[in-house]
Amino acid sequence: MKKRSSIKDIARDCELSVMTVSRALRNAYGIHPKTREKILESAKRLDYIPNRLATNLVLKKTDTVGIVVPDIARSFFPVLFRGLEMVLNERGYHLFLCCSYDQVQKEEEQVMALLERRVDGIILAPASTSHSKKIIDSIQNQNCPVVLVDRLVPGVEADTVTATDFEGAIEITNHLIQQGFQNIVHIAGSQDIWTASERLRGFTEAMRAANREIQPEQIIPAGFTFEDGEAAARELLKRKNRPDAIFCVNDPVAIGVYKILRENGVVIPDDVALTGFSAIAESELLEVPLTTVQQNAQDLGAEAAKLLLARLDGLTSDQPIIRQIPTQLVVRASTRKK
Amino acid sequence: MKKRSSIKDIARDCELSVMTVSRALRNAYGIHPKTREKILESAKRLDYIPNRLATNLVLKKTDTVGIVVPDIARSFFPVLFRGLEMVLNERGYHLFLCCSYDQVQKEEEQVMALLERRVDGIILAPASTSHSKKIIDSIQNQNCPVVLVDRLVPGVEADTVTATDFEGAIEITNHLIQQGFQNIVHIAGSQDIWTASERLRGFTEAMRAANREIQPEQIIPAGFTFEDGEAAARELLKRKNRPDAIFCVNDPVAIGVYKILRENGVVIPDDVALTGFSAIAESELLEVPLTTVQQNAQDLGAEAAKLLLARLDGLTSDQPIIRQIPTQLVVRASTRKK
DNA sequence: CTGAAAGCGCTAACAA
DNA sequence: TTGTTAGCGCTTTCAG
Repeated sequence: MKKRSSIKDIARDCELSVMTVSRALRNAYGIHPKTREKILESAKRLDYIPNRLATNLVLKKTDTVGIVVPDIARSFFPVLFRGLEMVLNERGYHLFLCCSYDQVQKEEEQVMALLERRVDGIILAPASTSHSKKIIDSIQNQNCPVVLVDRLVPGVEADTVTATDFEGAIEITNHLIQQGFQNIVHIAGSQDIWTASERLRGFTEAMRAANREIQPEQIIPAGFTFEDGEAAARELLKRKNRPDAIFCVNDPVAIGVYKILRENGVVIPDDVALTGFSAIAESELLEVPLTTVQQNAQDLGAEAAKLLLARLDGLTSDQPIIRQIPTQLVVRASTRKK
Repeated sequence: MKKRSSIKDIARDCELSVMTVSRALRNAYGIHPKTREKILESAKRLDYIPNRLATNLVLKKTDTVGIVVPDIARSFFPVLFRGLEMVLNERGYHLFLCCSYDQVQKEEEQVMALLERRVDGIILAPASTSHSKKIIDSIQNQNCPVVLVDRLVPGVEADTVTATDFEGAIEITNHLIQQGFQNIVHIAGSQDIWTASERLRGFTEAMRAANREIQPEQIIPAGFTFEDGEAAARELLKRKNRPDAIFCVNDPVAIGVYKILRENGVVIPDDVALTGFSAIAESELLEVPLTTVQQNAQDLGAEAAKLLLARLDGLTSDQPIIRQIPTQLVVRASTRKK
C-alpha cells in the first residue's frame, strides 16, 4: 500500500526545492518552462494530488460552504440545493450538506462541525424561529458569513432570502373569498417555523381585510407532511359544521387531505374547495389538480448563493440584505366554484 | 474584527503549555481536574472552536465522506442521500455532496476536489457505464475507499449496491405478458447508464422467455425525464400500428407519456396499458395510478453507507462486496386488462 | 501530571 | 529563476 505523494516527493524526484515545485504546480510566475515541465511530468508520474488541508490551513480559506436544511428529502429542498450548488460550484466552492431534521440541537451540532472544518460560509434554513438565533449568533461570532434561506429569524442581522409567503397566503385566501366560499379553514403548520407562521398571518390578514371574522375552529394546527394532512382531514370529517374551503399550509398536507376526503366520498371542489402552497409536481397530476402558490426553489437557492458570494468577495456593506423571491398563485380545478 | 482563537491563545491565557491544553480539550488522561476546568473555562470565554484542518492534517483522517450523484434534484437521489446521511452522520462523518449532471468530465472534477480535500471515502453513483471506470480507478489508486451505488460499472472492483433492476424489469414485463397484452413496447433510457440498460435487458429476457420476438420499433430510445416521456409519446401517436402496452424506463417518463396520451384521448389502460419503474410518489396519485416497480432508495443509501463504514473500519476483506436491494412489483390500475 | 521538540503538507516573505 | 526560513494549528513522541 503505497503512500500518497506530496510536494516533497516531487521535489526529491526532480532535485529541486519544495518551493519551486509549489510554484510550478500553481503555475505562478518565474518558473523556467523546462523546470515546470519536468515538475508536471513528475507530479503525474507520482499520482500527485495536492493536499488542500495543508493549503487551507495556510491560506485560511477552504473554498467550501456549509448548507444546513431541515431535511434534504423534503420536496423543495433538493431543488433549492441545486440552485445553491450551481452558483457556488461555478465559482469553485464545494458544499457540505447537513440536515437538522427540525431539531435545534442537531442543527447546532451540524453548524459546529462546519465551523470546525472552517467553511468559508454557511447557508442555513433555520429549524426554529425562536431557538435558531443563538446558533446564528455563534456563527457570526466566528466572523463566518451566514445567509438564511427560506426562513427568516426575527432579530437576526443576516442576509436572508425568503419567498413571499405572507403575500402568497393573502393572494390564495383572497382567491377563495372571491370565489364565494363562506366557511374557509386553514390547516396551519408549526408556528415556530417562519414559512408556516407567515402563511397563517397572510390568511388572517386577508380575512380581516374582507371583514371575515375567524373562529378558533377555523385554524387547525398540524405539521408539514402528507400524514399530518390525513390526520387533519379525519378530524374535519367528524365536525357537524364542515367548511366549504380548506387552505393548507403546503402541498403535501393538501394531498393528504385530498386523499382522505375522497376516500370518504367528499367531492372536490363541489363539496369543499382545497388549496395547497408551494407547488410540488404531484399537485398538478391529481385527478382534481390542486390550486396552489408556486415558489421557485431554485431561484431561492441561487439568490442565497449570490448573496453569500457577495459577502465572500467583500462587495457588500455591513447592512444585512433581505431579498424576497416572488410567489405566484396557480389556480387549478380544486377551487372551481360550481 | 477579532481573530479566531487557537489552542495557543488558551495556553497563553492559562499560562500552560499548548500540549496540556490540547490534551485537556480532547479530555485525554493525565490532566489535573483543576487544570482541565481552567482550560475549559478559558476555551469557552475565548469562543474557541478547534481547527479541524490542522487536526486532520496531522491525523490523516477527516471524518468526511464525499457523495457524487448525477443530480440531487432528481427524484430518488434525495432519499438515497438521506439514507447515506443518517448512517454516516451517526458515526460522526460529515458529507460533501457533489452533482455530476451526467457529465463524465464534471464527475471527474468533483472527485478530484474530494480527493484534494482528503475525504475518508467516496460514494458514487457513476455517470457512465463506459467512461466512469477511469475515474473510479483514480480514486482507488489513491487508496481511498469507494462504494458505487445505484449503478454498477463492469470491470470495476469496488463495493457496489444496486437495486434489482434486471429482475424488476423481468417481473413487470411478465406482468404485462400475463395480462394478455400483445404488442408491448419499451421506452428505454440511455444505454450508457447501468439501470437503464439493465431494465432493457430484463425486458428483452422476459420477452425471449415467453417466445415473443421483439421488433426494432418495440424499443424506443429516450431519456429519463418527464419531457423525454412526452416526446416519446408524441412519436408513438404518429404510428399506424400502436402498441397495447408501454413499459417505461422510469416513472417520470411514464408520467410524461401518460399526460400526452390522455391529452390525445387515449384511454389508459383500455387503449394502452402503461408502466413506470421506481415508484415515485406522483405515480400513485394519478387518476389512473401507475403500475411500477418499487425500489427503496433509503435502504440503498443506508446499505452503501454501511459498506463504506466497514471499509473504513477495516473490517472487510479485499474482495469487493456486491449487494442488491430487492425491488417489488406494484400493480395498479394502469395495467388492468379489460 | 506537564512540557519541549518535531512534524503533518503546504505557502508567504525574503534572499540569493 | 530558485532556495531558505518560518509558520498555519494541531498531535505524537519523548522528557521532565
